[in-house]
Amino acid sequence: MHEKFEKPYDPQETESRIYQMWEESGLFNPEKSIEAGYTDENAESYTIVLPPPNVTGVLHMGHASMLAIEDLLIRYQRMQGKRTLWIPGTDSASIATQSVVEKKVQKEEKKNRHDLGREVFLERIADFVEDSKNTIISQVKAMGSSLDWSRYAFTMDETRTSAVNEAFIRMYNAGLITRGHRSVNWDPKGQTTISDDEVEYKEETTKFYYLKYGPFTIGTARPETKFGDKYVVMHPDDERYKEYEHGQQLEVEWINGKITATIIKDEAANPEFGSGVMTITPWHSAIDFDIAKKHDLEYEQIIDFYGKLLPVTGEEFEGMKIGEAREKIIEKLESKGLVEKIDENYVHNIAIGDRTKATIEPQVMEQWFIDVNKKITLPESHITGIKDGQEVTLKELMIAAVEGGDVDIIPNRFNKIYFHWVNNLRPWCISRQIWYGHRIPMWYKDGEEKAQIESPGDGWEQDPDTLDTWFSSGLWTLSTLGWPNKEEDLKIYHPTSVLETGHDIIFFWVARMILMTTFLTGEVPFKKVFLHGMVRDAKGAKMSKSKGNGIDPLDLISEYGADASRFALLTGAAPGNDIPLDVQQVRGYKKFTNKIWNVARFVLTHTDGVDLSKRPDFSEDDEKDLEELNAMVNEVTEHLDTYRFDLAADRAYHYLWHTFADIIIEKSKEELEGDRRSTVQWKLYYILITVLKTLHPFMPFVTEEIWQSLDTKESPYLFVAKWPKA
RNA sequence: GGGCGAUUAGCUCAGUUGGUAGAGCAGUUCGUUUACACCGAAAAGGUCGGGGGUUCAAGUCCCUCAUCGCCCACCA
Repeated sequence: MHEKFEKPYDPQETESRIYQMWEESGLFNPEKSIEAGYTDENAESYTIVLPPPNVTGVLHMGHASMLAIEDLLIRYQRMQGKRTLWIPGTDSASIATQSVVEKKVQKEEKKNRHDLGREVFLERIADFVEDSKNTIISQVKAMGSSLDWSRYAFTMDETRTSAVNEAFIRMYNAGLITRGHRSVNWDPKGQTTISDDEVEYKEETTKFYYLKYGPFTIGTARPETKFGDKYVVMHPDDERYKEYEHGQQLEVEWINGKITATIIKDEAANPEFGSGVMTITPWHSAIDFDIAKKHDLEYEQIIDFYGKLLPVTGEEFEGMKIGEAREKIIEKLESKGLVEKIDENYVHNIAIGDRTKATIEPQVMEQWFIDVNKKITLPESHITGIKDGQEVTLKELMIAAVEGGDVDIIPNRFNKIYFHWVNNLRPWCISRQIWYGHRIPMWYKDGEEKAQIESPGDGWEQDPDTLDTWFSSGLWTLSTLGWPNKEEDLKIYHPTSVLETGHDIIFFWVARMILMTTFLTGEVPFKKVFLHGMVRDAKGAKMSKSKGNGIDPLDLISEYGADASRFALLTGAAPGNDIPLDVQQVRGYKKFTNKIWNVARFVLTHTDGVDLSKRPDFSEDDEKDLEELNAMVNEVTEHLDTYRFDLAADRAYHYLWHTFADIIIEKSKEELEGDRRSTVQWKLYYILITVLKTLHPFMPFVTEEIWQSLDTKESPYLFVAKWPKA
């Protein structure tokens, strides 16, 4: 008898040992698996790329849920005989990592990044990344993830960097990447631009001022920007102001004395709002900038990149911080009798940088953008509805990929959200003023510019900026497969089968991957997108570090085991729904792992020497038991094929406990004493094997550990065994 | 302001094409200590958020209201 079964199942003792065994087998690598004869060479491929966690981060519940789902899919498909590849990787998380290292250097060496210089600072970051990457990797392994580590990718490694450069240059040559002066989101704390999607909005109550501007009344919550307001805008059809003509000039008393204001008639002014008149600050407002562009108006910068007022505001205000200036300006305007009314409780949204939480200041800057509306020719298309050589825009490609069904988003309701986002997409600002990231492969000399990786020669200077981290992330399905070089891998594994990720990054990532990949290859990056929800605590609140309500997945694993933790996450994982996680549940599933353990113990102690190759004659009752088993396998299979992991898990759970253990095994106790002994032995053993296989993708460790104790088995490892056929 | 989701047993959730409700956990009672006390059995628990409609029949379809949550949107 196997002594280990005399004690309750101990995940602590088992899991790392089993994982090591798996890794040493090398069979997470599909080529090795083919070599060893577990996978058919011509088998259909099944690929998932792991959404790369932050290389310097630690595993959180969101990761745990993602890993549980993806490993479930991968193990299931591997057992189905597919040529299965799951690619691991980590993300450099440029801004986040840079600021962590910057703080560290500041604390330890009392220096900032400029003191060190770009090159030295980047070395510090590289060292830091190297030191900390093993933490996240070992935590990913602790979940039981059957990733092909031989293909480990890091967003900043050589292969990925060359993919980024290649993509940039191709897009530049196609005229999709252009440089221009536009209104961008400036993060004064991070000292960089950020894209529209990286801006969050927070409700804030502030004062709202009604100011006299010549004969008009204008409203503003930001008087500090009003120095530059030389244009007064009203709707062309507004009867109240029909005496004024477009372009008419009038002199008005303003903050620092008289200025000349120009009347602009534009539909952007809403007659229903306030007085129907507004002044504009093109440099510090994207909408105002659009109006200024449309009418070819002048604009100037009022606030600098640190949030202080520039000399143009006059000696009195120069150098003041926004908050202070606001008060002072209002005092001054009040003394001049130009303040009509102050609304104390004005609720509006302020823009916040999602990383730094700093208030975003729109600025006009020269940056690199991806033009999503420019027509380009797609030489070769595998996208439904787009022909080879057709002229399309990136927007059209992104719509076609989903509309034509080449990319299927689960759950379906996210299609609408996706289309809405794509249709309203503005040029994507991709340049960042931070050091850690992929440096833009653009070179300048005497007003000339060249897009290439190496310096074109003496006197050429490379663009100092780096690329938005989502630019490289957008290439992830391609770059992890070695694009543009490894043609063989790309042919076999691309497009990938499923992209499994949180619905919170559908725009950041999912959409960007579709954009990049369709342009660069004429293929979609993945056939299906499975969106999981946010992991929530027992009260339904979003888990986050700042709220302190997070459950550390590592604590869960060490207390209840990875199997139980995975199972709890999977039973709640209905597509798109948030995943509630209650520790009580995890405890319950730990009991379940022990139940499996004891079922195995019972079966193994009573079936010594059973020979599976000779199928005995069954009674009607036996046949019914096997039919029930088949029905369970069928249902689990179907649920897995339709991404209903919650139902699949539930079904398998219930079968093992309440059918196999409670009914079949209980019934067998008498039979094992009588003349039906060998028949029943065969049945028990067969059911055990089938159940182990069925449960393996959900609970890989305990099932594999039991498998290792079987005397008769079709393969040395359960994870490469064949999925049961009903 | 626009859009989307949720509302079912004390708690967390299932309920796929409409046929008068299910699971886990918690709780109650009893039993079992030779697979498993990380056990078994039984009972209990819901006018399926409110209201209206379609239908022989609605948790399931339609309308409406309410509450909660999420996403998008720079009315200055």
